[in-house]
Amino acid sequence: MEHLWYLDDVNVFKILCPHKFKSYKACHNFDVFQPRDYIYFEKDHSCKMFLIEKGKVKIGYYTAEGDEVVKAVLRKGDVFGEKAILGEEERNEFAQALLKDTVVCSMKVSVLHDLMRDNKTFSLKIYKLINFRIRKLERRLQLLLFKDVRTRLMEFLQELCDEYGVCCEKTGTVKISHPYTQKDMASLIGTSRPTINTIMNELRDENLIEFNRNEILVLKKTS
Amino acid sequence: MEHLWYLDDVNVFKILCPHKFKSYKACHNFDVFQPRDYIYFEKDHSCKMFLIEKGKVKIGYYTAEGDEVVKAVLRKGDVFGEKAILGEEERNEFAQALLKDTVVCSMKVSVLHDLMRDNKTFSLKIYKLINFRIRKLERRLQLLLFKDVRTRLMEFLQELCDEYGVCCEKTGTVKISHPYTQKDMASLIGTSRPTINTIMNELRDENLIEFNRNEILVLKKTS
DNA sequence: AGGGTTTTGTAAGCTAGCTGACATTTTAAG
DNA sequence: CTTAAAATGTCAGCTAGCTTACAAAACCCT
Repeated sequence: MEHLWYLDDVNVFKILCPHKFKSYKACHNFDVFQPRDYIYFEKDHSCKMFLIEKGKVKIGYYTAEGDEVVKAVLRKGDVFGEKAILGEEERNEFAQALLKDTVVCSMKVSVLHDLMRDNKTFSLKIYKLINFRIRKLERRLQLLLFKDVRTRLMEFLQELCDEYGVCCEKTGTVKISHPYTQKDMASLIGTSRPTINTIMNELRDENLIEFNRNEILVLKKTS
Repeated sequence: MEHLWYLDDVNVFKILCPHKFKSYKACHNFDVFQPRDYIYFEKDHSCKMFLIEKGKVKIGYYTAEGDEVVKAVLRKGDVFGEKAILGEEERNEFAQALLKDTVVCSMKVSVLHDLMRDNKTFSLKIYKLINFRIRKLERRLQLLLFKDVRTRLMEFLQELCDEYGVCCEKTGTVKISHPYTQKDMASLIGTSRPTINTIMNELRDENLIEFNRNEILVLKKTS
């Protein structure tokens, strides 16, 4: 499957960086959250977009049965709540801080719309960001439609490599420090928790990966 | 599950209608296609958005194994290729005319960007259209993650009702004239063709629906 | 009008992956 | 340091839905 990650095209933080972009001051207000604080919740009015300065933020929602489903865990430089720009009325997900002193910068949609009108480059960045999200959704959908659990897990690990991976020159392995539990992974790729566990241990037995609670070491390129 | 269809918010055709919107003339060029003609193909450069004036257009892609997968079949008033606006470089799907003399209006991305900058109402409509597509994707994903095939099929029928349904006042039934084969439905909801067939016939036995090749009659509200 | 093609109907057999249950290990909280 | 809670590991049993295969029907096309 084609490579998905054009992060340079999508790094809104870079272009919003105050050193490079003066108008940024207009939306330069930061909020600090503590673990378990909700930054927004389902049904909240969608009036802002957020940028993470520090810490971690979990995006998710609750099923009718009350189970939490994780959509993503984001870090410094990541943007969330961007659907507000697209005229979304209310949130259909929550955003929750995970780490102590998680700092996010919030930007009002009205301000962003003005910025976008005045700055072609900026608006294109925003467009690309949204296109990126759509591609990610379409990709997940295709995996779910056509691939078995093992393949989906391996694709997911590949994504983790691209997002969180640190390549070790010496050994040629990639170390992933990620924030997901096996339960999270299970719901992200659409399977049950025991199945994830079994396959993870299979991959370990096959010397493809090594892992503990917080880290995965990818020993060989899987694709 | 919540109701998804805010078509009024999303009907770009209305706002692009020449009677209401003078600048529309700028992009008022129509093309006529015949069945099996491709309007665009995977890997084509994404430089236009399209609006269907007449006929039907199939959106789909091919798997690595060469099988065709239908993403949607669209009709008069529907928009496609809108990812071009979001800075997509090349198509990851094809668009193919299905009916004789299918007429589509094409609009260059550059023109659309200009229109969007000059006209706040228009740009919001475009944003809402894109938000709508994202919601649809997210919804499909959630169904695929958590619901069994029967539920997914019933949700799909509900969508067809909203999109293609004509309500008969006398009998209280809804008639759906749709363009999908059972094979198409199968790939849309992520199952096999025989399974769709079996469940469709079960629903018929339960007097919930009536159907033939081209039409589905929904006898009772299923949700 | 007839022969080929596509779509629909149906069934047997199999298996990937779910469910539920429990044990073990790790982390968090007082 | 202790205890509770969360995350991981493992397994037996089951079943939804897939695969394959074939037959019937409906729809071309010339």
